[in-house]
Amino acid sequence: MTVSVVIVDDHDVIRVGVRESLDDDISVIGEARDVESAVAEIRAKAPQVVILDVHLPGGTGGGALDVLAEVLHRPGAPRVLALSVSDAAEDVVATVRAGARGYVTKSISGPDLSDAVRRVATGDAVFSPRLAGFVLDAFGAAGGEVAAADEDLDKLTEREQEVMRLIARGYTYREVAEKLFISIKTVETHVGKVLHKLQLSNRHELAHWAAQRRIV
Amino acid sequence: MTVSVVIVDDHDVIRVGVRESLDDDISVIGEARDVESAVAEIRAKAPQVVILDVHLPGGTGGGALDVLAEVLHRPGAPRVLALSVSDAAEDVVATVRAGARGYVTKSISGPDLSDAVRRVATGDAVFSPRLAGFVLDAFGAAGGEVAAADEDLDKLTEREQEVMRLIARGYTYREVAEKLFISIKTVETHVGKVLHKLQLSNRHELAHWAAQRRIV
DNA sequence: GGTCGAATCAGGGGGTTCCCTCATGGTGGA
DNA sequence: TCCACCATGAGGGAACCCCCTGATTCGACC
Repeated sequence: MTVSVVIVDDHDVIRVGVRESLDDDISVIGEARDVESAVAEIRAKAPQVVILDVHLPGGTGGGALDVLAEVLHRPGAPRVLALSVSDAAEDVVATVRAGARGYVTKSISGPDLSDAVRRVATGDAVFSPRLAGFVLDAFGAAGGEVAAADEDLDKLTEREQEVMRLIARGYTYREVAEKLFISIKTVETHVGKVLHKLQLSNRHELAHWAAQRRIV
Repeated sequence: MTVSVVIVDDHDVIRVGVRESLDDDISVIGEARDVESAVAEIRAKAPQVVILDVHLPGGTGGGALDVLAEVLHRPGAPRVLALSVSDAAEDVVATVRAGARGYVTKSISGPDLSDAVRRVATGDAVFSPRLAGFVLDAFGAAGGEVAAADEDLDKLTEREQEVMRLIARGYTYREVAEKLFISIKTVETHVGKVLHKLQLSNRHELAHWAAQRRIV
């Protein structure tokens, strides 16, 4: 049985590499290099599997996550295999949360990639060995740090996130206040709430927290 | 005129992508996926150009730099075109310092990559537009931020470096003082000297400075 | 229509950070 | 020997950070 796929990656070189690496029983019926054309291409071609670059630029939610949001929540949705240079826990968990059925890094070999596509097409979940741990941690009983990453961020209101980002970049309260056209006291209030919600004790820990999650 | 190249990248997919993206007048005469086989392959095949992944794992100097060190300093050395997902200034400058004649990111198109290979083969230096600035900064008259990295660190005495590391990690003056068994005032003095010597204005910039140089 | 959360702002207090000057003792080179 | 540099430390001040209480406005929700 031939599996139909659409490849989404902004790098020409990598799209070519993936296309040429796939076995003959996998048919590439479309390609896209940005969020908009990916969504259009996937809807038009209705592939069984989408091979999706996690670090796709553009969109409002980080690229790949936008594509997943647009494409998955409708009947006949394809299975999505995420492809990434990164094996950072945050990326993996965020992508899987968004609905990806597999996550492999670009260090995968051609035959293994073809195998992963076939297995995702039949409904399996496919993860590189060292990534499986992250996923299990994130969805396991204990939850773990990684799983809490997105939920922690969700606890913050939009304004709090905005302030948090600036503080994490090292701006003083005064500078944040000037940037956002609010008073210093308001900035203090927001920062206080952020620190409390994230259970951090000062702005340095906040900067570290944000850096780990690639928020800054 | 046909240009001979060796492709060095630990990712199968990317090697395939590069190979398939290159024009017919560029002949891939060898490939390698780690430092040792890259050095051996380049010496054996003597290509005109080596396409080298900057983030090659293994070796003692960061992978790609080891390959450059081994290969360049002998007669008949090939021209090296660095290929990277990263456009971070540190990576670019370190690679160029080590002798690469070009640096392009993986977002390059197939035709542009072929063109870059041909130009490097003829002796040109090839840099993506936004990378050229880094290189010029680093080698220009003023020296530039990047080039000054190690020299800046050398300006600090051992004690100052010790204090600087702890401050960059977010310890308060009090905590640093307790850790080093000195008074807070001494810590203040050291920090003040560090900030002055590095021409930084506060501990946040110091943390950022240290993080960029992977000191912390 | 009352309640609740989000966003805004104020006052005040205690600790921290950064800068300035100044001082002492040790070490190592000219 | 003397000077330069380093490590140590003190005093004081201005600004900044963090926390506390308390307040108003506005929109959403039941």
